[in-house]
Amino acid sequence: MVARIREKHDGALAGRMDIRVLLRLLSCSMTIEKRLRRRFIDQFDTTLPRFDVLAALERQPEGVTMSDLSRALLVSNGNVTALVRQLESDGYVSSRAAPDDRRRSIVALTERGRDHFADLATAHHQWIANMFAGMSPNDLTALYGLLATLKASIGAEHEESA
Amino acid sequence: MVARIREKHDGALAGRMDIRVLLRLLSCSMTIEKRLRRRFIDQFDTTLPRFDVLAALERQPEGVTMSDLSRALLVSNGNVTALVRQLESDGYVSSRAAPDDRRRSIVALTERGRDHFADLATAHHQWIANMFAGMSPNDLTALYGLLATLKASIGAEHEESA
DNA sequence: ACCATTTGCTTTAGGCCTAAAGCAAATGGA
DNA sequence: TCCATTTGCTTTAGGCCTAAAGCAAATGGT
Repeated sequence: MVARIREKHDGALAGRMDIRVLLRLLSCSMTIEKRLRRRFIDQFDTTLPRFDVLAALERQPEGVTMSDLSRALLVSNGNVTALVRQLESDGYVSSRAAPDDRRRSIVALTERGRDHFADLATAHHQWIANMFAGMSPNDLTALYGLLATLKASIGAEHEESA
Repeated sequence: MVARIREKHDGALAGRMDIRVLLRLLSCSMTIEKRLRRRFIDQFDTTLPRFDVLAALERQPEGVTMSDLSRALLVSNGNVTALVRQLESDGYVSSRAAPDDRRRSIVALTERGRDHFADLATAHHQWIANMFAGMSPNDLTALYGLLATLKASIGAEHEESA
């Protein structure tokens, strides 16, 4: 009913453009994430969050603290604890107390973890490449730029509420 | 190490563009979702998934089946059961057996549910508008189009694996 | 009419996630 | 030195989500 009235007013642009963009954005993210999640389980018996932890560690061969990890992954501190424990018991990750501050844990990939991650990353890269195969380099660059604009816009909204 | 080598090869385009776009896409989605989630809890003591159910029902005044809902929301069937039960016990949603097929539940908003949703939707619209305030109409249109391209690309990848 | 199959939903086990409370180590002012 | 505060991490309670098993109603071939 409401939708029908709106159509008469804005024609093809029925519905608010910002919400339409948001719904499409979330739909793309969800679909990609679900697909990656399923393939990680089916083909490697692991999960996307575990992969994310390994990927974050691979970028920091020196090791990082739990807090660093939770900031990098945008997940809560308690959550990181559980993920690292799992990876540790699988032998993919090592965890030692920082020499200067015994509260801090320095987490790093083990040799075995690096090998494991290399396998996962190869498949992951291939899956992404396939999912983005329909986008030209120009499309990718343009999308990258617009997402930067959006990210800035979102950030600005956060600031102004202070 | 690997990253440093790659930089020498592709310069500013270091790293694969598809992955960079993906990371930025996921980052935007995550940030928006987290913020909406938090505001729904803080200001209305409800959750984003519950809002999503109400929104889906609002679009179908005649009511829909559980399976319709789970398809529309891209979540599993069992999950919808729990969400609808909650909303039902809050009096926002009614559920009756379909006259022609007693397995099927027809779920619809109650009067109270419509009122409640109207409040939520007003706030939701405002939040979205603020988060997208930094994007021009041209930006929105361009982003909308590129996301359509991406969605199609993702869909095509799914087909070819058959 | 019978019954195997399919379809719609619910239940269960288990993983991810958060907020908030709790614990231990570090810090810094009195 | 003492101790209140801060900081880093873990634990707990609880919500979302899925896959898979289970149950009941509908369907269709015989």
